[in-house]
Amino acid sequence: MAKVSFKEQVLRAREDAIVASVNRLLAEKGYDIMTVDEVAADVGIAKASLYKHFSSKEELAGAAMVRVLQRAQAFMETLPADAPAVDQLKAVARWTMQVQLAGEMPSLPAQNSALRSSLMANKPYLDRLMDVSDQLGEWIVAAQQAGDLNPALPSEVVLYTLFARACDPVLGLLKVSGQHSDERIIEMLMSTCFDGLAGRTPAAQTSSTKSGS
Amino acid sequence: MAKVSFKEQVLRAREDAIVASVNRLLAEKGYDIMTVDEVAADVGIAKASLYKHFSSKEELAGAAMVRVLQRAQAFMETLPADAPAVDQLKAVARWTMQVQLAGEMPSLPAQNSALRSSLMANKPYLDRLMDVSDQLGEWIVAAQQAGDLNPALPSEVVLYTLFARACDPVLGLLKVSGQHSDERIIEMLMSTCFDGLAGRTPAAQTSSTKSGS
DNA sequence: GTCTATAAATCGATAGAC
DNA sequence: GTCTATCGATTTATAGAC
Repeated sequence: MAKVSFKEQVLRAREDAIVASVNRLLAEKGYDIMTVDEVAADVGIAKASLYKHFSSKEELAGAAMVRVLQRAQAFMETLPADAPAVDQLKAVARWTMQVQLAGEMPSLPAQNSALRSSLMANKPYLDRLMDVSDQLGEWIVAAQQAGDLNPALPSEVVLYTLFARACDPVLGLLKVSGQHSDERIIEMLMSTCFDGLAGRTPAAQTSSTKSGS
Repeated sequence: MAKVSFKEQVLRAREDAIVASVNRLLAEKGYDIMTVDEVAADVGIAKASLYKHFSSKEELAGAAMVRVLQRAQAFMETLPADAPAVDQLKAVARWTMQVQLAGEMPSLPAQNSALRSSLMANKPYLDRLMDVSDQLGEWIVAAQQAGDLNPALPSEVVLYTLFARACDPVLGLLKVSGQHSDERIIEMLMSTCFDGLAGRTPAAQTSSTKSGS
């Protein structure tokens, strides 16, 4: 059994607080606008102290991404293993939208090459990304074989689309418009995601059940 | 009749060149990473000269957005006025994806508040955005009445979704993967956009028609 | 209007005392 | 490990000569 000293627990807790702040600021402002001074002020420590825990701004972003992937993994483990694959995918999609509406989905720019290469060298991040992608990939293939997802789409395309919906700007636009409840926003975007703008539900089979919530 | 001096024509041409450069750099790197020095170097003039034409970086971005909205308007005017509304919408969606794959779709961060307030004070931009939105809005309502778009979706939701697909990161991800031609990428994303990941085409169940095409 | 040169401000990262 | 203070680099924007 690993012994964990009290000091180490405190250190852990502080780093958790740092990563939680980074996560929130990334969701609120995005990577390029977020400053390290801001993070330090939000946590309530000096910037130099921050750099004792994380050696660069890019590492802070990586830690926040690892955190959200961990949360996704934890959520996926709560799903009943015997449910139809398409329901697992819908549950994950709904969860990512809830996280985003709660202001807790960190968003990184798609084009910052320095940040991207840093992430591509971040093994904890890559490992978890692979795990999540593999699990989703299995569900995608199974759902296609069951006829619940369009089998003409490469699974890669479905995977990328689900990731993209996790940070879809439409969510934020609809939220600030203030005309719909969070629940309605999510149901509408679930509809456009799985049934498209044309929106014919394949009425015969899954008239889709809302699967609780 | 407005007289246009030769000097004015040259000035116009230079400003066009500037905005074209900004447009390309915004598509390639995004607003935050793009620097004014880069723009000046790309155009081939000194930075101070650039500021004689546009008084800030934000104005440069606004001019690029006006340019792409003008291109969209020009494209929409080439569409046959008597075609079904859903076909007009699909044509516009396909066009935006082509522009993005060509590396000519400027992308602004969704969260840079300084930039956003600058755009909200940019009348030429707002005017053109309204014009494009109004035309799309008409088509959306018509397509919903014709039963070609899900009438349960507020037209606002459809409009936002179409705008979001114009800068969907999935396009770029699939392009760099290099596994599909540009045409196939666009057809797949058109499918996920209008028919969803489930992908049942409406043809089977509605008694009607596909309305030509 | 175009240039060179520089001001003014911001931000990531570090030094060094405690 | 935490702090204050500061460096060094980058970037937006402008001065002033031509």
